[in-house]
Amino acid sequence: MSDLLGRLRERGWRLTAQRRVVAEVLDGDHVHLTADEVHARAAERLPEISRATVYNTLRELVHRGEVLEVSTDGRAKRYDPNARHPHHHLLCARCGSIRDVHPTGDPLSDLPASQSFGFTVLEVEVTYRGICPDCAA
Amino acid sequence: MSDLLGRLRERGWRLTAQRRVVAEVLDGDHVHLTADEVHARAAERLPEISRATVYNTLRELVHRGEVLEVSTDGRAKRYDPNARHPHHHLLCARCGSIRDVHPTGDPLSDLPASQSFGFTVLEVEVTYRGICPDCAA
DNA sequence: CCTTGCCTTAGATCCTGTCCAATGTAGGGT
DNA sequence: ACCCTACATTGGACAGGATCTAAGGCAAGG
Repeated sequence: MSDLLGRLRERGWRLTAQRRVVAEVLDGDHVHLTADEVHARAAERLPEISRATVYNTLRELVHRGEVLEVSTDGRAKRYDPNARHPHHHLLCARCGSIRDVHPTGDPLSDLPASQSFGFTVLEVEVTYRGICPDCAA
Repeated sequence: MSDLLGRLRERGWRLTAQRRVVAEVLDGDHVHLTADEVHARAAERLPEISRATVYNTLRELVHRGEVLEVSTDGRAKRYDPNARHPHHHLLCARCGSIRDVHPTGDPLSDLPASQSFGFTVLEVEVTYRGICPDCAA
């Protein structure tokens, strides 16, 4: 994620104050924030920034493969700045918090061709679900 | 899923016309319907049935382990009547349709203890994403 | 420094899903 | 066979997340 801005500018991304702030927020603590959390942190530095812009920017970043969107069972989606290194997620079923994990094995090769049903398979996502230490207490 | 009603009655589930219809819809084609699709099909047989009841009933069935709830990236959740046999899902990134798949390998054992971060890990879900034949055409 | 086309904005709107208070009813008890 | 009562159902309001819209703003190439 570092030098995200440089990479984007090279690809003709128009650089605005709002986009810079959103990128900086994501580049900060590598936690998995919801869109509204990103908005809140961005608004600390740029109070006028609108929710719509944050949503737009996040959508852009996801499309460009710079950020990963993680759905958490009907809760707000979370955004993972660590899109450049493949990994999976461990999700707390109670509070929705997320950790990155790196399981062994390759689930993509675990899907026999006979099971593809004509789909063009693009990716696998492995989600471990459990209770985090905070919620267990 | 067959004889769902029998199993539920044994466990003291009050049997109403509405619940019977919802169970019948799920027991019909083994596709993965959204709550509103279940409601639409149920309403063909029992026109007065309300959305709230369908949601309530689905929630109950999920709690009792008779039906699996599958989140599809921010779209409406889908309900999988095939909860009794463990399996994973292949999801069309375009239209949201789902197929059941049975990959080889055991992803639960692929998570080293060092990666648990103190979580009590309860389950794994593997989601293959791709484009279904219909959407590819 | 001007122009143009992309960005941003606030607020309306949409979609899913839940909540509520009022009404209905399954099924055990008699 | 009938009555009770606890549990279900209803529809409409509501809430959260996300998208859309039309108007105005501004980056950056010329």
